Amino acid sequence: MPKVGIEPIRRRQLINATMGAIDEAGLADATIVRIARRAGVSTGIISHYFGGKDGLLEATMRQILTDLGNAVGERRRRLADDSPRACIGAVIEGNFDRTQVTGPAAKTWLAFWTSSMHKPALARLQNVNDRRLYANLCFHFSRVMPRAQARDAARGLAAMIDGLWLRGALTPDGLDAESARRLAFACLDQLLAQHGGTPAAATGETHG
Amino acid sequence: MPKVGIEPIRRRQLINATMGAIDEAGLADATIVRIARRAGVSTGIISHYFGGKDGLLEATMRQILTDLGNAVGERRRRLADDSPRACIGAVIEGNFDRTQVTGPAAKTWLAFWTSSMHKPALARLQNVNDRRLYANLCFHFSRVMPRAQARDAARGLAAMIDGLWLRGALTPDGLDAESARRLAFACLDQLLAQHGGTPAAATGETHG
DNA sequence: CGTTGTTAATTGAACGTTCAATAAAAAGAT
DNA sequence: ATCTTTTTATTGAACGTTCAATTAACAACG
Repeated sequence: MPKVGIEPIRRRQLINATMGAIDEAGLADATIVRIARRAGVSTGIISHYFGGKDGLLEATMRQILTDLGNAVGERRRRLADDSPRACIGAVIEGNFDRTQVTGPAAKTWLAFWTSSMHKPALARLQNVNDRRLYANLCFHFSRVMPRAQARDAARGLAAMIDGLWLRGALTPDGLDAESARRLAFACLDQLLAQHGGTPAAATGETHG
Repeated sequence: MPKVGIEPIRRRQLINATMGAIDEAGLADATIVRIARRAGVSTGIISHYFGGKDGLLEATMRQILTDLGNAVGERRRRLADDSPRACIGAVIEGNFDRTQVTGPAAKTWLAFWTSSMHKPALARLQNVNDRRLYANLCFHFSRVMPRAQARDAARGLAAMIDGLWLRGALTPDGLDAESARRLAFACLDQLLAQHGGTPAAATGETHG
C-alpha cells in the first residue's frame, strides 16, 4: 500500500499554492507550472488529484467560499443576543475575517468573481453562496422593517460589503479590515435606524 | 494617398469590438482573432493601429474611463443648484448612465479592474480615475461635515457604487440601473442626514 | 478629364512561444 | 510484490506578432 493520508495534504498544498500564484501573478498567469513549483511538487500531480487545471480552480473557489461560510458561522455561534443587528454584524465580521482578508484570498475571490461570468461551473458556486448571503441578510432585516425595504437593505449592505472587498483587493497593502468593518457597520446602523431603529444601533458604536 | 479619416473610425471599431468580445467570452478568451473578426477586419490591423494587443486593451480601458468622466461631467453641467447633494447625485447618475451600464461596458470595466492588479499600465489609469472620483466626493461631503467624516462618507459611497457595479456585472440581464440608482441615493441621503442633513435630503426622494 | 505615381491601409500566412494534458517510467510505502 | 504517488518528456493546440504582398484612395500632371 502507498502513503496514507497524503491526498488531503496535497490537495490543500495545491489549493494554497493556487491562491498564492493568483495573488502573485493574476489568474491569467497562474499556470500549472507556477502553481506546482510554488507547492513544491510537479505539474502532473495536478491532473492526478484534480483531474486538470479547471478542477483545481473550482476546488480553490469552493475552499474560499467554505472558509467564508465558516467564518460567518463561527461568529454567529458566539453571539450573546440574537438581535438583528448582532446577527447581521456577524455576517459583516465574518466577511472581513482574517482568513478572508489576506491578500491571496481577496485577490483570488475577485479573480473568480470575474471569471465566473463566463464559466458556468464557477457561476453556480458563486450563485449559491450569493443567494445564501442575501437570504440571510434579508431575513434579519425583515424582522425590523417591511419586506420590501428589507430587500433593499439587504441588497445595499451586500453591495457595500462587496464594494469594500473590491477596493481592498486592489489596494497594494491589502484590505484595511478595521476600516472596512467600521464603514460596513455604519451602513448597517443607518439602514436599521431608517426604519424604527433599535437602541443598539445608537449606542453600539464600538463593536470590536 | 489612401483613405483619409479612417484611423479614428478603425480605432473606435476595434475598441467596441474589444468590449463586445470581453462581454461575450471574457478577457481571457478575448483573442485578437475574435476581436478582429468581430470588427470585420484582419488581425494585423490591431498591431498597425495599437502596436499590439496590450495597446488595444489599454486604449479600450481609457475609452471606458473617458466615457464615465464625460457622463459625470455632463450631469454636473446641467445642475440647477450646486448643493452637495446635487453634485454628488450627479456623480451617482453619471456612474449609472446608459452608456456605462450596458453589458459590454460593465463587464469590461470589471475585467480591467481585476487585470489592473497585475498590469502597471492599467493600474495607473485605474488609479488616477479612482483618485479623481474620491477627491470629488470628499470635497462635496466636506462642505457639510468634518473632514474625517467626509473621508469616510466618500469611501463608503464609492464602495457602494462599485459594489452595485460589481453585482450588476454578474447579473445575466445586466445591471438594473434604476434600482442601483435608488440604493445609491438612499445611501447618500443617509450619509448626509447623519451630519446635519440638508432639507433636500429629506424631501428629495424623487430624483429622476 | 483621364492617366499615373505615391502611399497608407489591409490582408493572411508563417513563425516562435507557451500552455495544459497525457503517458510512460521511476520512486516509495506497505 | 503491488499499488499509489510522483516525475519527466512529449504532444498538439492556440496564442500574439511579424512581414511581404495586395488593394485602393488620392494628388499631380498632362
